[in-house]
Amino acid sequence: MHLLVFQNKANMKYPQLKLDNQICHRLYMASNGIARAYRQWLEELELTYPQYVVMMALWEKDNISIAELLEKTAIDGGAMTQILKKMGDKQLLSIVKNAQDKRKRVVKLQPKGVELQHQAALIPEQIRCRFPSINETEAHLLIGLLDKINRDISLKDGE
Amino acid sequence: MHLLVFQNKANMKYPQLKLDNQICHRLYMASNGIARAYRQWLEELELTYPQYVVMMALWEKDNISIAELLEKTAIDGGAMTQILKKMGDKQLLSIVKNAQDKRKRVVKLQPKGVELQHQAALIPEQIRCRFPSINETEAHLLIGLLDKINRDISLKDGE
DNA sequence: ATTAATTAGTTTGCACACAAAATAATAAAC
DNA sequence: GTTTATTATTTTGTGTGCAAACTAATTAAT
Repeated sequence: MHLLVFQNKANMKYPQLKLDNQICHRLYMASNGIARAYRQWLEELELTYPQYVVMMALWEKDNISIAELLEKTAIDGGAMTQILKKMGDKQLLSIVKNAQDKRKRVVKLQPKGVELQHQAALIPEQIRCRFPSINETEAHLLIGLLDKINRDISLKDGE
Repeated sequence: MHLLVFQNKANMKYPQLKLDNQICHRLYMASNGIARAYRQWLEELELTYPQYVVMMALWEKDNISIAELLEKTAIDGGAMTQILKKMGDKQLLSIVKNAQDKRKRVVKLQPKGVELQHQAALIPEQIRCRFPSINETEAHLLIGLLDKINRDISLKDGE
């Protein structure tokens, strides 16, 4: 009798539906949680997390088309339009029409956007120290696993 | 000269700002990507991913307070109110006032919600096979790392 | 060359995540 | 016992993710 109760708990009808067995739910919590951690630092720069991702992409490579920005950041196209508009309003960047192909628009950092990099450079270590349980080896391990996840998930869908 | 150009590329001004060095951006892509993968299966059940998480929590333990549901699912409180309202409208669950403490409300599965579990039970393996690159050992490894991340991130903030 | 198909980007409508403020009920302090 | 603080939940306003529909410009097909 006691055993049955025990078994029931560990061995529910559909163990694959237990929250404790879900990788996706863990990713969901981690993604939201880390974005929340960034928020306190990013609000000093008046950036949201996706806006910060756009800035990182541009600091790496300026003067790129919106399509290239979408690919590097994995931000939704519909959202990107509004994000770029807001960042343009803040003078962080400008959006220039391509003369050759008038469908294309090229995103260009403005001085304010370039300067912001110095402040932003202090953020990663602030975030890093929120993860005392993860050593460098584990961090690289995690990166490798997430790259596999992201490669797999972008097939079928994109290939 | 060539070496300098080379170095510049690998060794940019602030390497900590390179997208390729960001764990958070990988989590962001993975979380969005997997939720997108669930979507095609969940739309047959007329559930969104967060609603599915609520259902998993309730299938595991029914008749719990909203507070307990919030803790188990890590869904935002404000969003939960609307999510539960919609799921209540669909007859998946009902929200009952607690007579002892009128602030509390208890969530209770309805027959429709109980039955949905059979269909939902087929989803996890459909999702699992989207990740051929990840073997069982790696899946457990990933779970362990994400648990560390989630434990760390919920300190300072919650503790 | 005109039609048809494709590509680049925007718009729309819905669902969430979030912080902050509001509401209401209970518990604590005095 | 009334004020005060705390707890449980909801509401509000902004930003984003998403699918689908849309617009405009380019390219392909005939």
